[in-house]
Amino acid sequence: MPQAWDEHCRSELSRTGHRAGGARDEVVALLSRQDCCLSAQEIHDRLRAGEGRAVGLASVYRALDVLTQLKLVHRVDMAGTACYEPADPSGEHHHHAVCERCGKRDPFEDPELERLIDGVAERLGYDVGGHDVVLRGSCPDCAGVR
Amino acid sequence: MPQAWDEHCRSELSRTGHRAGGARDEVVALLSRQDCCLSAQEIHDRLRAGEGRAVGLASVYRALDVLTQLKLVHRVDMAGTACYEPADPSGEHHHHAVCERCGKRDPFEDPELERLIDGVAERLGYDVGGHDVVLRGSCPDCAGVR
DNA sequence: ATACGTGCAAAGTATTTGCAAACGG
DNA sequence: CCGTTTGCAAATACTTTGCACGTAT
Repeated sequence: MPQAWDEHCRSELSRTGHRAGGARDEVVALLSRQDCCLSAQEIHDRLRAGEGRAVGLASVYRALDVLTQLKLVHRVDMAGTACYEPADPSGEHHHHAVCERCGKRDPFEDPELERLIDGVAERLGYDVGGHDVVLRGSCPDCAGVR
Repeated sequence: MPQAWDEHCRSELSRTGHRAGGARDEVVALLSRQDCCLSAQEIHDRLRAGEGRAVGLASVYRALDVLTQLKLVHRVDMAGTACYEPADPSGEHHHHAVCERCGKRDPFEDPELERLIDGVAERLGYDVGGHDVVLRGSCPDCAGVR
């Protein structure tokens, strides 16, 4: 039920005293339909292209900022651009493989990986709020080509 | 023997037809003395501050670019800025925990983590050239404060 | 000599901020 | 009404590029 997220999102927003009905909602709506992460520019472009109402790029950034602070979306830094995706309230999450040739991004998950990372965090004495794992290389399609 | 890296670096550079004696060497020298990653700006500042000869910022970027392509240094993307560090020729490498409060970066390593990630890469069918793991949170010092 | 390397300044991206107008509660 | 949110444009941060000059080979 990926439908749950935008619900959760809106209720958290109103609970924390944010208003509804504007650019931010468009961003939430678009993200909730997404399976993997999008950059601010991509969000802006898609909204403008018809998947919702056109919204100023600055507002996209502002919305993402608020959502990130509330831990409703998760920010991933990749090669000069930040990408954002819904953060599952249950704590479930995935990581990314990025094709350096065609730019494709594929999500993956691995429970054991999560477990290990938690162990590392504890070992370091860090109070870890989140973590990212990024694999860089060639996707199956591009690996064949070269 | 962390001293080995800059040797390796210089020999690789000359082997691939690059000249010695300029800004790039200063960057290599500085990096070889480093235990964890530095941003281009940090490298530039430190060289200017006396840890070596002052070098143009653009040259730092160009040097890092060449070194990255030769896989002599490893680039890590964190919150809007790229950081670079020596890449151990043996393939050994570490990852990073970043304190979101004070900006401190701590390296860590975990062989089992590496093993797991290799497994994931294979499962995805990706030809993975590299990967990063970043833990975000509060370091032991900052975690106490707040 | 002759490429390659370097420094500086200008050009590019990615992201943030200032401000007046629009709007929800 | 009033404070939040928005859009635009200007500002900022980081990185890349163009060009004239220097220098290792």
